[in-house]
Amino acid sequence: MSSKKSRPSKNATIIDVAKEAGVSYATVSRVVNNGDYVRADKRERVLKAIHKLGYSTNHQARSLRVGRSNTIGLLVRDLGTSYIGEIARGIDTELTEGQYDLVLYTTHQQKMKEAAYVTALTRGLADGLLLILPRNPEAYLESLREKHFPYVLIDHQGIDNQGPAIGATNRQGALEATEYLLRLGHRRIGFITGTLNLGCAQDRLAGYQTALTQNGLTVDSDLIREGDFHQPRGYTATQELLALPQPPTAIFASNDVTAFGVMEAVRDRGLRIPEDISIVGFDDILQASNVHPPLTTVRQPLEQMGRVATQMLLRYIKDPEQSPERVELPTELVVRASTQAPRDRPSS
Amino acid sequence: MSSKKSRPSKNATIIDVAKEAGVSYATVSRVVNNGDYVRADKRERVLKAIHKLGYSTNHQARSLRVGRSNTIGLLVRDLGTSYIGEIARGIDTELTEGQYDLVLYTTHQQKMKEAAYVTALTRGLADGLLLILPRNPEAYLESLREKHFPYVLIDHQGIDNQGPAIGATNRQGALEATEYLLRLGHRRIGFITGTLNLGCAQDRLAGYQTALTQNGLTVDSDLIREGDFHQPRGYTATQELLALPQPPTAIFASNDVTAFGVMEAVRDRGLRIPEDISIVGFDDILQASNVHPPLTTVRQPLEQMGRVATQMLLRYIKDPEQSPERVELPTELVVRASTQAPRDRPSS
DNA sequence: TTGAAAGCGCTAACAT
DNA sequence: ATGTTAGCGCTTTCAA
Repeated sequence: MSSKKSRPSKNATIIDVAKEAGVSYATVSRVVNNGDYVRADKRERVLKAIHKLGYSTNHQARSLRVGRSNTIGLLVRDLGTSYIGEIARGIDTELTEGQYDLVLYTTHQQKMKEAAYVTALTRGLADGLLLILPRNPEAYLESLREKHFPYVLIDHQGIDNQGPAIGATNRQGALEATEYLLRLGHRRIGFITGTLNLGCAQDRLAGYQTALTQNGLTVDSDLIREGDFHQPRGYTATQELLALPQPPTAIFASNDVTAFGVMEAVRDRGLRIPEDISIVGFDDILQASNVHPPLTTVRQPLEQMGRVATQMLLRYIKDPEQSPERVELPTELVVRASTQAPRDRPSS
Repeated sequence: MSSKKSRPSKNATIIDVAKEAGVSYATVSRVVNNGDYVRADKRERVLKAIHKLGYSTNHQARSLRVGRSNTIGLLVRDLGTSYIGEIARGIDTELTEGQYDLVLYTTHQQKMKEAAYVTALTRGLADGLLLILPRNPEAYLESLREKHFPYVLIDHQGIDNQGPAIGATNRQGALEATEYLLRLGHRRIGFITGTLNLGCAQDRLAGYQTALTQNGLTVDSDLIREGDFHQPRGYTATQELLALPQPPTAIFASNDVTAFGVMEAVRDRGLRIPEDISIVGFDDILQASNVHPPLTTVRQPLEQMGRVATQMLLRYIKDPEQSPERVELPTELVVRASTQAPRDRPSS
């Protein structure tokens, strides 16, 4: 069974295959690639040799030679929640048929690395770039544009007003969710923002504020807390809100993960959801329907965003001069069990 | 501002830099790399030229030349839960200091692609490979070993008994959790397995069974349902269990995600957790403490597994002949609020 | 239909 | 301290 001990096996190259098959190595290349203009019997021999030697293409060499890598790069912060996962699934689906491989780079703690990755990727490692909520895009976006390197920003409105981008109707989504709470009878609605240097976070805040003012309410800045899209801050921000002289009867968090922190804090305070306080999230990640009570939230079509972004990117790769599109996919309010009318319902 | 329209900018190469700086391109290479043996003024000129031209190394070419890529590959199924995220964080942390970049490949739907990725990665794309719960490792594990290509399997006992691997004490963990339920007074404990061709799933099942028999109970196969580590199956398996003539008073799921499905089904049946039925999971992913009630579970040290796997891998890369280690990190029972003594407590 | 050969961008051994 | 050069594995003209 395992008697093939022979060589410590340097990887077989196209040359080894050529020797084994008794042809020139250009012929091997032809077989490996399009297979044009190779006589059947030679092809046969080559294929046999390939199999015997366990040959497979060295992608580096090929990329170096042809100037393309057939790879698209996906740059993300981290993999903490299913948020990325759902977008990635969309990308992957869209790429399944095609010739492109997906490679994912995480930045995690290392902010500096992001720019380095991007440069590396543009220099042969990838043919196109998908960026989800990058950390410091200023560092390289300009250069991507200058180089006409194909890229698409995902869920990233506001940072870059020129490049191709896909997002969702954050403002509208937040507005609708807030109006829904208002219709239920809530008048004091707490709001926890996302990372405010992100356009999507700003838009959600704007939607919240607009809904209030359009309904004749004043925006009470005490009810607005700056968050960071992470659960712990959802927790502490909620503690702050609940400690107010006039605490809110509903809390709207700028993403689901933050909302989970809100739920935790509300419970730890001995309050019930939604009887004592209503909670709304944003994103509709998988867990949103699995927490208890299931979370009312604004659905972002994450998977679809991934798909559309990929389609756009593939177009740009084909034609880098194509002018940049900016797409906004519609959000949708998903009402679940974390919201209801407030107890002490004021005159509705 | 954007007047630099000049060239449609082919990427500058080391040669362009050399010309610009008026030195040979070997000198540029020296500057870019270790910087040895270059006179200060020349280095200065080179650096200036590099900056001016926006030069940066072409990794492909370098890798091709030196035979290393300074990249380690991480192969995963998908990014659905934070399970991968936590492991990845550990890997990333461990890699932060070092010279290695992390590249992640997802298999998602495409089982066939997995083997292809692995071959590609071993042929220059990566210097080492981390595999988390691969789909069909049989297809390539043998060849990895033959080639002495450095790799480490993560959370993957039983599939490969020869290669380096890191996992957790699945059997022991499941045993302890089951005994905990027994101590609470549960006698009919349902068990939902993981994907049974995975060693870790088998081990957890074995732990459950051992706990029962060691405590003088017989294993009732009606109470054991085959699962797949996914939430929907947790839901349906629970429906089956609850429909039994003598339904269980506790359900032990082989991972947290499955347990979430269990919770859902239990609730939809109108039962309360833990008053009517106790639930235990496995993994302790982030969400486990965020669902309601917080899930009692067996903690796997995921992040640490990532870290240790990386340390091992780096050692193998340094010395590929080093004999394979197989590490088992300890699990730990985390008691939260999803478990309590059964109502109709039998003679304890 | 096939082979010979150039060259992608880079590093490193060798020469100076 | 610096330059010259071979060659990593491959694709793709160009000739035959």
